[in-house]
Amino acid sequence: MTHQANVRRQTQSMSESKERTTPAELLTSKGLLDAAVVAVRIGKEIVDVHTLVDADAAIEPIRVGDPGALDVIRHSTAHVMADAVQRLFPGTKVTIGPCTEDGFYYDFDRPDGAFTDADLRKIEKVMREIVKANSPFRREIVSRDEAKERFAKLGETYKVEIIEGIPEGEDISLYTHGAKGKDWTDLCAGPHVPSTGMLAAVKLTSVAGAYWRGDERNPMLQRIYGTAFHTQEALDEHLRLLEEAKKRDHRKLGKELELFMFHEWAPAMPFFYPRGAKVYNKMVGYLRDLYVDAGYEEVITPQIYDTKLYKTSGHLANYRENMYFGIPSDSLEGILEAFEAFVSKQAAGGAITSEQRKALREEFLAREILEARFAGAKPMNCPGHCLMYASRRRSYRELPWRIADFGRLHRYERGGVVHGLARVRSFSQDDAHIFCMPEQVQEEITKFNRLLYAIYRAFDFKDVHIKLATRPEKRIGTDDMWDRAEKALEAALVEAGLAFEVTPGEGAFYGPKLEFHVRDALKRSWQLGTIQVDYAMPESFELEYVGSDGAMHRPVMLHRAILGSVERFMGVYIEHCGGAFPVWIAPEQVTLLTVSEKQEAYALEAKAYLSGRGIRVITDLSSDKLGAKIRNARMMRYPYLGIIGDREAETRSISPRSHVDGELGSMTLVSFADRVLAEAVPGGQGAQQPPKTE
RNA sequence: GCUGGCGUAGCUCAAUCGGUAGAGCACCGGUUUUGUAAACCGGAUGUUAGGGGUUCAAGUCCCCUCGCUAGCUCCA
Repeated sequence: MTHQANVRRQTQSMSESKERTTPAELLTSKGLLDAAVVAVRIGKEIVDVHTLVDADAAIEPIRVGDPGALDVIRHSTAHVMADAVQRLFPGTKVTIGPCTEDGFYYDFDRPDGAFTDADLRKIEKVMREIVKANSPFRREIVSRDEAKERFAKLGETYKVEIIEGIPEGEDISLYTHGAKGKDWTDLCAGPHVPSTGMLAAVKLTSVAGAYWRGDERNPMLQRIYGTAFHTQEALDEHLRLLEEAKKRDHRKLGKELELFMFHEWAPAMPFFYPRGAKVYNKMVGYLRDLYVDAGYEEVITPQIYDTKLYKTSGHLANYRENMYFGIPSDSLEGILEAFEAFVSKQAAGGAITSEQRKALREEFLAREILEARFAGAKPMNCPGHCLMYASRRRSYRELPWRIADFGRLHRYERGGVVHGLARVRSFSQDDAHIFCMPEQVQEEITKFNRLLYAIYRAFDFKDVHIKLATRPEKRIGTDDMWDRAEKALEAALVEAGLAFEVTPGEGAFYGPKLEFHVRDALKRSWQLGTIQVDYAMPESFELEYVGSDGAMHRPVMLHRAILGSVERFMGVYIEHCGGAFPVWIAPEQVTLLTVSEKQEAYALEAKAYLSGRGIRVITDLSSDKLGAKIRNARMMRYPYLGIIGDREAETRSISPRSHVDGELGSMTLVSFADRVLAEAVPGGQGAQQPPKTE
């Protein structure tokens, strides 16, 4: 989402001496101004036709349908919506209203609370009237004081706050549309379309709460989301895509295809049905195969640890809110007794208020229990792996030591953030930790990148976007460590010639990371893989190795995952392929459908043959008619259906129907099996095995 | 966690003003033996998420809890 601030942009840096005019006049003089011009481009900047610019500026008209035009249209639509809202709901204050990747929103402070869907329809109606009036957007530059005074008079306290935040020296521009007396003005950097009549296709989509300035300590505002396009057809197409996304929703497909379920007695913790478990295990199995050549060794580690572990690793200080703590049943009573003793000691016999008691409880939890008697379910594998590393003396000869772990992790996620398989409380990662010498870091990152791209290709994800997340405020380790770690990640990317974006402050508490985001078939972006350079945890666990010089050295630890959470990856992948898994990963590769019960014996024979060739095959021998069997099988999205009637039984053949290509005609069982097996490799038909990484 | 919305049969959804909880699919039994997206007949299916309240009467109105959901915040 591109949250474009609608204020605070300096219009143009230009010399005072030059003659100034508006793009509208410039275009008119060239005969280029027509009804389709929304704004103009000057260099990299987009300005509207009313903004004063240098008279000799090189301007390029942006017409309806050109790239960049939509943002202008949507932002203008947001103004019209805010106008409509204030007409319908007096007393509502405006805040900000930027455009987003596929629409716009505007946040309001409404004394009466949230808007309803019926309100949205009303607002749309008034918006259409404003559009119909086709009144021009007018721009004016005002002084800081005048702007403040005008908005203060209207009671628009948020706008006043925004003006106060605009740096000195920047223009403060206001935009007004509507007829005199019924006009509506907003503080805004623009640009805007010349006239409201250009806002042809508008739809308000949803309402939601949103905090002022995105801070949960601030008041909750009412946000209205909408979208706008230059034609009704484009809007309809957009709404169609949203419908398509709904159809592919992995939560819906998970239920329909019997892949997984949830139950309120284990909220946000998925149950995988046999079909889902097959897909899941195929994914993990594929990674295990690649690990052999990539030099990883799999380990199995405990689920629950003494809190001493998390104290050492820093999780207790930095990750406690996201952890589950269990109490061994033997300790239950003892803990309660200890708490009572603690309270009476602190209160020294006197009565205490419930406030004080609450504070004591917090202190008790933090100081006594967490360190001594609670057991924590692991939220990450890394601390356990450190214990394994430290279990004996290590030599530089065994580095890099790459240990993979598919162990289940538990993280307590706040109620509002869990979402299908994409955000759960119980999951596994394709997690591995690489313990290596500092001079091996860059090469390990490079190898990891190669492995990652090969795996994404196998799953048909082609569009990968890399982010380099740097040190957050809450962190462990020295600045020097962070400098080195951030540099190593960057160097590996530069060396590989991979483009990336830096996201400051987004790193993990123990190290900076690369995040790998992919786009799915519906153009949505998901974070999957990550690699993190960590100098801190080896320090905390005092990890060492004997170098070739005979002295002790500290290893570096790389945390890395390619699919990320296997659960989330499966959710993303389900939506990517629309539930129609390719042959290599489908729970069942072939379903044999008999035309009548007469072919049952041959169908079972064919099944045995295909099964013997290593194909996952099931049958539908029910008394349904063929049409019904096909319909059911299509809905289950099996890659291949094998029709078996009298003709096939007589010639010992099969009539396959591919999910992708439809009917294939009749062929022998042997050539059908050959075809299926040829396709049953990661990456699909004709795909090469991913290149080896070593 | 916060702000909205939602929760009725395994699934998708009805139920007018507060007045007997219903349909299709799936399921079960039977008939049918079928050639590329739904054969026919019959049957069973509910603590209307849970708890409390208002009322002669609650799926429907009110309160609480749980879950789901769109966002916000978070995402190590």
